[in-house]
Amino acid sequence: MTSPGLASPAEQLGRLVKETQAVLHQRMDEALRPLGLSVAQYACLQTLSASPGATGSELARRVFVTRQAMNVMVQGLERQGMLERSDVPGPRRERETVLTPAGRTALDGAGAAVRRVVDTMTGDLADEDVAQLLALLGRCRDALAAGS
Amino acid sequence: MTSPGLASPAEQLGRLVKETQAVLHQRMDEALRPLGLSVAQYACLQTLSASPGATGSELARRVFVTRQAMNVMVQGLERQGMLERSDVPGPRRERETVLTPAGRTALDGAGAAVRRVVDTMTGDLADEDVAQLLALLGRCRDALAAGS
DNA sequence: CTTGTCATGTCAAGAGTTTGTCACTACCGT
DNA sequence: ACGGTAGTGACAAACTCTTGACATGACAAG
Repeated sequence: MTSPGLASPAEQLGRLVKETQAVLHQRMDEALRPLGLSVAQYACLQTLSASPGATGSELARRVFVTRQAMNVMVQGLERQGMLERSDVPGPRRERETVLTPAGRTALDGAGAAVRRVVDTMTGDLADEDVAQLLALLGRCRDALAAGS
Repeated sequence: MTSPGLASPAEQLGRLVKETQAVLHQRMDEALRPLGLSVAQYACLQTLSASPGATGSELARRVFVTRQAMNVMVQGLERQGMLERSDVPGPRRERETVLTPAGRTALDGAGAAVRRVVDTMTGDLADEDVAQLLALLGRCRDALAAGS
């Protein structure tokens, strides 16, 4: 330790990112559980809505889980009628996945619940503050992701 | 969906927080794995360094895991000689936990590796930008945590 | 004193995820 | 053409964490 008694701003930021994500995940879980959805399932449906026809591996990358975990999650959502996978695999053995109307309905309801959570998160901030927060944190994420 | 075609800034921020934390966790894991430490173990040692004598439940709350999970983690770190727990429980059956010199050494090495990661995260930002990011994100965390 | 509540530590069972592996198919360089 | 590489889906085993439950001891209210 160079021990300035306190951690460096960068270290504080690392811890703060983790804390914020943890509390956000917890609040989202509380909001989504009554709807019968886990946070991971919501992330899957949300990503699928933004990128219709995505493959399982593509979904896995965007949700930050392994493709194996995404596979079982997709199977579960398929059993619940939330999404459908093309029965005939594509060129690379991939199966295009799309939301069903039921999945769209569930996502809409979940999206409203999630919006209430993220709005409380940014409730104390002005619009310009949120914009700057997005810009700054985005640069941090990009800097970390740049190191391949 | 009110469907502006794009998600609201608050929703973008939620996703960005998750993405940043995920990439940061991944980079920290890559940096810590060669040292024989997991990210959770590092967080445990780091928290214990900041709060010597903390109990298992207290550590669990700060690291955002259940006290059961923290218990097995502490047992593992105790087996590795990283920390010690008072043999005689306190008033509420709690066992005070402290770092051993070996744990302090391991934490110092891990801290250096983590510092390299968080420095790349904030590398593109000016000091004042980091300070503002800390302030804004801190307000978001507090707003979420306020809802008990 | 007794009762209820709370907090801690621990054990057991369950769910979810990762790691490791295999099979299949397209792409690319030789 | 051919063999290597890479990407995808799927399966099994191992690991980690959570959920649930129990016993212990302290504290406040009755």
